[in-house]
Amino acid sequence: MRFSKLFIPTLKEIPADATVASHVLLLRAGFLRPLAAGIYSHLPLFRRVMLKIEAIVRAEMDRIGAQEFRLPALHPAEIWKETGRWDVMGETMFRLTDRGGRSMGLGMTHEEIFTSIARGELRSWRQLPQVWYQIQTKFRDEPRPKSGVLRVREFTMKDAYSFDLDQAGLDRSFEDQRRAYGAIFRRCGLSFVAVDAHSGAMGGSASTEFMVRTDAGEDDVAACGSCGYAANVERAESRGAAAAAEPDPAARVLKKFATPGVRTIDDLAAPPYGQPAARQLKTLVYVADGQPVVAVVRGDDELNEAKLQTAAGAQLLRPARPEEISVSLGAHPGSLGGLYDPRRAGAPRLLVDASLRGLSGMVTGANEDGFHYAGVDVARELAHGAFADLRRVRTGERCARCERGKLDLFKALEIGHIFKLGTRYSAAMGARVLDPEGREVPIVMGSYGIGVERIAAAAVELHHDEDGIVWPLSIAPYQVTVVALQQQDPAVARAAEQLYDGLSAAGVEVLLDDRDERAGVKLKDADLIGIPIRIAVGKKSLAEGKVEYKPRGEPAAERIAPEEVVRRVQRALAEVSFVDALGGRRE
RNA sequence: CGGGGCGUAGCGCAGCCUGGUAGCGCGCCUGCCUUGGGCGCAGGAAGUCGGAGGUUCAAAUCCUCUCGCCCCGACCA
Repeated sequence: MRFSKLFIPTLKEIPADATVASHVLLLRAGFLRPLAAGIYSHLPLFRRVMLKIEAIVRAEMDRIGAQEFRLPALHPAEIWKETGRWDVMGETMFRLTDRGGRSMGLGMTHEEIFTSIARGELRSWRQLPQVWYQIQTKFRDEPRPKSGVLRVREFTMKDAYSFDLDQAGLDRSFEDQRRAYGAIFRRCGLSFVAVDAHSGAMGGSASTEFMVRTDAGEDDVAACGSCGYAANVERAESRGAAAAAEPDPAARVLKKFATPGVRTIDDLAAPPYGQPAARQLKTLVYVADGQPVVAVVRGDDELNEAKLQTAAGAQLLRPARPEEISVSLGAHPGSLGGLYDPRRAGAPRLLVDASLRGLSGMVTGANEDGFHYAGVDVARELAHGAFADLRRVRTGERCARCERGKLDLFKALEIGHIFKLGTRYSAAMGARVLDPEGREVPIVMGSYGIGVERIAAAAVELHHDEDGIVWPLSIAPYQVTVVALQQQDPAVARAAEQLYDGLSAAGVEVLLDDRDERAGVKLKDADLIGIPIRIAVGKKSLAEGKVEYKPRGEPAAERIAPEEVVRRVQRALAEVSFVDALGGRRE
């Protein structure tokens, strides 16, 4: 294609409200334009990148026998009510009403829709397994769209669903997807980590997230440098910090004391109280599926809400409102504690962080405003509670899975997530088949998602420099750009045209910069847009019968004969095809 | 949802505090010049100052409301 005829609106200045690299560069280089908060138009260059990524996704899905569908984005409320997710999804789901007054929602994922097809058509174990997928626009009314294309309200997702007769079949389907995901991300030029993840509102048992390490990400990952254990901090486990030293026996005597005005852990740690945070019990009240739950962690630990949700077995979890806290515990935040009579009508369930097991001499609120207890023995006073892992791990803590490893925490961007759903959706929606013994059993399902725009954005986050984007060859909008440095010079223009024709004839995706612009402008744009291979044609090198070959990421150009260009380019492309054929592995 | 910031020409910004003819840079158009890293010179087009209401002789500027965008937070009791 000729640059002079394309719509590539590059920006010299940095857009004011872009903060992360991928956002800045995709706007500046003419790939994206915003329409509203978290809603972007894909310009021609971005469209090409998206199609490249989708092609890789399709190839790898097809390779494991998955079949492509195209399902509606507009869903009747009824089908979401069948699984209860019409309510669970809350405000995150875009909702509307049709002219007949029927409630509808815009699809944020497609478990219900695929399951409805499965229940209508799948009857026998002989039809299983089935693996179905689509690449569709998803809508999510995020509370806070941000970071350009990283967290948006309308985006493209590859979502796949597996339907198996039993758990063993699901295990195989899950493994197929795990391998396919690795191949997809490697082929897209992304280094990633697969981590244990929290299943959240999707439900189900095992789940693995595919994460790209970048500060632009919104998740925190804990990884062990020794054994390879990696988990989203939402569910990462550690051996924790060492338990606080055993206090003297006198401190085991329960004693109530006045703490007027004390509101926080810090207040109590400061004079005149001087109770170190590590000796305090932090008490938090939540509402889990409508029921109050009290969670207790050590004063210097943070509660991990995802872990609490899991421990409480809740679909929906939120912090309790102030008035709910007063009703549950009889006091206001600042004086809350786990010491209450569990037999009292309406007494909330108590969950205690497992790291507190056996500790005594602790300090906690007395559930009476302005009073705390000292000398709290967890085994004695919190006996009515259940222990569970509730605390957020911290960097440097010992790995829970191996002997000498330490956990490293870092920011990461989620680009894919695979779940073992089990029978949650099939049971709720009546998707059953007859097994070989003639019994009717619910289909065992898995669900597997990839964020397509996020792959593109992650590639930019990982591969850019101060001049612009450095696209991986596999997903670049064009593979090669031929830049005519002096378009007015007939010899230069002719040489550039010949290279363009030669490369095009060889099947290379090439962008010819034939604009009547100064060399500086063209070279700046070429760097900004990030085409992997640049062939510069100019008077100087042409005088020696040469043109300049320069991979985008390399510092220097190489002068080669024009006749060499096609061969050089093909050699670079062949390397990528070779790697692609191996599922992204360089072997 | 809580907090903060910002809406002035296509883009980036100044002007607002202290009311009085709407400005700068980039981009765009024309001409000359230049031609290997976002040239130079000259001329030009382009803005209901996000919207509504109010105060005032007079509002981009002050007041009220509203819409939009960005950032931080949304366990830390």
